[in-house]
Amino acid sequence: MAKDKKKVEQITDMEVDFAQWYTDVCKKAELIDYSSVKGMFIYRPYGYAIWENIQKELDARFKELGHENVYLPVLIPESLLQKEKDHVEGFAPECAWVTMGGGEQLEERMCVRPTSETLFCEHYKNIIQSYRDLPKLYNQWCSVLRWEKTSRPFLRHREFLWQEGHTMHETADEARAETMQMLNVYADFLENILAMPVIKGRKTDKEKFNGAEETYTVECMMHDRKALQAGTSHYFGDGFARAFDITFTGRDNQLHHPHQTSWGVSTRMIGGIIMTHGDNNGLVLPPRIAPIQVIVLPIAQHKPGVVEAAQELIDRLKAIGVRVRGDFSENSPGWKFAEYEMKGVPLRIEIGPKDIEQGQCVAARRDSGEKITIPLGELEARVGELLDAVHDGLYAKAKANLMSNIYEAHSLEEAKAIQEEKGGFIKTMWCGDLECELAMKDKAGMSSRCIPFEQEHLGDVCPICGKPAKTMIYWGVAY
RNA sequence: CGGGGUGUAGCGCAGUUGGUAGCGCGCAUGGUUCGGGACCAUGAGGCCCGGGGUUCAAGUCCCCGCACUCCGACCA
Repeated sequence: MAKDKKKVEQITDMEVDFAQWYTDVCKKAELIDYSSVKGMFIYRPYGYAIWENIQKELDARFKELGHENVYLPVLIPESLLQKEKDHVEGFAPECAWVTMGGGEQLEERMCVRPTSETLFCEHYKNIIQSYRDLPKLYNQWCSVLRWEKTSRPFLRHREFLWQEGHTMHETADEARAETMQMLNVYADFLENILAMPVIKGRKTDKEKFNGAEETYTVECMMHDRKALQAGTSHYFGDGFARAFDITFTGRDNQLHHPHQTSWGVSTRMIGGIIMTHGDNNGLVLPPRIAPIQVIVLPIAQHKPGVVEAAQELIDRLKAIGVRVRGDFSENSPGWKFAEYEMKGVPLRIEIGPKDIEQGQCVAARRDSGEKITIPLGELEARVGELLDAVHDGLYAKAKANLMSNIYEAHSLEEAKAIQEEKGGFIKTMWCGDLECELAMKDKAGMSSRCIPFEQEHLGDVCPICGKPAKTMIYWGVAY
């Protein structure tokens, strides 16, 4: 049966086993391989290329806003990590320690960085003296290490790649503005480049970053209706600055503590892309970060003129900056169709003897499967349009998945029932107490995702304890 | 850290009452093919996860490890 033949057999259907589907896609699309160390993965060229494109896009946005890249050490002395109490409490359980060097025991053990706030603070203490030295807008691209108990490709590594922005500001207002600005950069990037719609909001005290005053988040919804935090932005106030004794002389000739932010996204985003856009034929990549945007496949390539015609398409698309590749291997066309679908290439262009006769080629969209005949003269314009159309199509589909899986509940029991039946985000009112948050986790298996910026009034009382409600909050099962 | 599952060729797996290993895919070479994972022929490829037992004999039975994986717990 044609429908069955179309399936990529190596990939488990997501309806059958979502976790297995996810792992299959990671492996069969050649994004990643397992290494001999648990939780540490090999990024294969195709997977790493996605990260490089993410980096390129984000890095340009960061720099446009005045941020500069730096690189700090991978090791943190224990005494330095200890300086901020909440911070060390949060990270100590998942630190890996270096205790030996050159065959000798170190006098002080050192932590492989799980995040770099402490190192940035140590450095900022040295270089900030005056308000004229502010703001400091630094960013670092690096890997960090957290000794997670369980791991999954992209979603939870012991070592993962990320960027961490760390900024210092003269005033609290300026730091708060930076926190929000960077959250918006992430939201804009996710929606316009990765075609992933987001819910923006604030984390509860329980869920916020260790040592932060406020943590903001962009939350996405995956195909299995679980939540993925795709990026965070923190406002630190002057807590770290006080702990690390960072001061500057202000315009009033008095000593002040600067106000700080940090913000980050990681390779976890790639997991988000897979689980937002992927389907049972494999990966589906948003065109704006796809390492290969267009794959050109010759049909009956031994026939005269086919290879040349295909090569001409490649050259013309390359000339307008499209990331295009051809596959002239001896594999059958059917094999190639399946292969590039599995790898999520947004647009396929076929050209064979029949097309050449008629002065056309055939494009196939990865998101919808739709086939479009393109007159050769209109190639450049039509490919550009189609790539945008794939982006829009992916975004619309993801947005529909998000919006149709947000439910309203007015009691813990109702929230639990909805979670069990449907999943997704469940919005309720909330009194703001930790006890109610813990009860939701304990009884309904959900954590708070965020207090969304776009608030609605669903009632006057907290559905968990019955006390007056302060805010509307989203709950969900998260990765 | 608790519970389940799996470790045999690069990948996916089979291997009966114990008798020294096989299939499919992939790979290599040659040929025929080419609009949805083509076909024929020939060939290469093995520390059966590791360590102990039992036995004339262990991929297979018994202990003890280790790794991966899924579900929890934990966790930006």
